[in-house]
Amino acid sequence: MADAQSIKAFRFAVVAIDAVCFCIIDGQLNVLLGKVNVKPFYKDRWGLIGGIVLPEEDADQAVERHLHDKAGLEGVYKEQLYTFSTIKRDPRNRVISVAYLCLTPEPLGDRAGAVETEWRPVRSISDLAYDHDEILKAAVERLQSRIGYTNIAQYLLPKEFTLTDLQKTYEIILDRTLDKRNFRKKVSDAQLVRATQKKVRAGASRPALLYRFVSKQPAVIEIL
Amino acid sequence: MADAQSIKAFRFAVVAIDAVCFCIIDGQLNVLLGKVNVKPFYKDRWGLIGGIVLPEEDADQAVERHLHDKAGLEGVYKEQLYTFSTIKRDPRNRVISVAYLCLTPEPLGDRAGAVETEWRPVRSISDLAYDHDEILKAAVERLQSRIGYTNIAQYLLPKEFTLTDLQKTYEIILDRTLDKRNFRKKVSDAQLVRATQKKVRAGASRPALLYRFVSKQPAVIEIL
DNA sequence: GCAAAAGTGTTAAACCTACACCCATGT
DNA sequence: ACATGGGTGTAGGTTTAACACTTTTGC
Repeated sequence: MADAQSIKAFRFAVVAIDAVCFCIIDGQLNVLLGKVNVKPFYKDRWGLIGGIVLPEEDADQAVERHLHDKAGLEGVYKEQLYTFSTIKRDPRNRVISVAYLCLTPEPLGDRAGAVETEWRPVRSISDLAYDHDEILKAAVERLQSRIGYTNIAQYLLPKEFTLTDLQKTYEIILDRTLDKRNFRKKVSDAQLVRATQKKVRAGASRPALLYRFVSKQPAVIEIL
Repeated sequence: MADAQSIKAFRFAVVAIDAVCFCIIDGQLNVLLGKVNVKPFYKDRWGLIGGIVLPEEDADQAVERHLHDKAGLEGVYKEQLYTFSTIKRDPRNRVISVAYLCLTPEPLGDRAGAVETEWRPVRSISDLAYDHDEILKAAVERLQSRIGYTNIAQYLLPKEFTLTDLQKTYEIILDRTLDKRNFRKKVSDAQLVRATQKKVRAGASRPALLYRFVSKQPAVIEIL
């Protein structure tokens, strides 16, 4: 480590965060985007929600603040994804960005924030600003991987949900269909969820039992 | 993102890297440590090898440079582990550190560098400087996890090795014994390695075939 | 009574685990 | 000939994947 006197020379970079915030809307995996207007470089492009880390906060707190201020989102699940540090990733300044994978059950607050935001289906997205296509790809892969051995699907669902809802969540994220009986067996064996007493009627069909996740904390459990 | 004029106020942090560099020595998982002397805070403590990221390099390159300059190590395998950003993790300055998991087959160069370094068995280590105990713990867990579904064990072994060498590597990292026949079956099914024509004699016993990894690139393959 | 989604078991194949002996060499 | 580590197969249990019908409700 360098001397205190010379340390200023090493403060050449801005540290930022970028949040890849997912939500399932109308049976599709959506991601929250914000308008990017950076004069000579990006005109009216879309990009991830992100921003600078401040002296009085760590990266996790910066994610919460930016999601709140820019998109009106609060209390989302978040986990660190990867840190992107290539030199020219921001054409104006050296910006090192800690990317986060975020999940929310409801696309709330997308107009309460300070930035023009929009939820967009992941599979329709390309040409994001900066290196955000790459960050998004990494986030999708991470989500697909982690849903198989953790209980993070809960952060995409309401507190109570049917097993069909849960299965659809898995199918949307993994982009393939799953067998209903095998899925229920695995979920049951893993003790991922427990049934409530409540049932929900949806149109002209047999009511479904509502379930809740057993653990509210992120946990590692073999599921699929 | 902020205006170019105000950007300097956001350059309050130093971005650094910390390398958790593993090597198997005498049947034990060892990690490379360096002496830390930071006047009022750390007297003669051990810590991970690390240092500042410079304007003309990204984090990966910074890892290579610091391992080379401080410990004389070159060409090690590295993968990003996690970014540590808590405010007081360095008592002197705000330092945000991108931690890396590094692997090397040989404990070379530990005296060619600019810092006093030492390879130390992981299970004997505690009380490292900064938050390096936490970083080391995360690295061990990541290594244990990744060795089960990738081919990264190759970066801890010489180019040619016996299946017994390979199995010992797994056992040391996982800290448990494995069944010889089952291990060989899995390694063979996964097409992780291929036999050479060479055999190696080691004392008074049957010579063992030498193997090489099939792919030199990091790859995801189910193994254990 | 019919349309719509919920819920439930079985079977065959694949996989995993535990386990013991013969082989090739050096001394 | 014996000590040393190298190399190999099988059987039982477990897990996975594929598969179809009955139940409960609204209309």
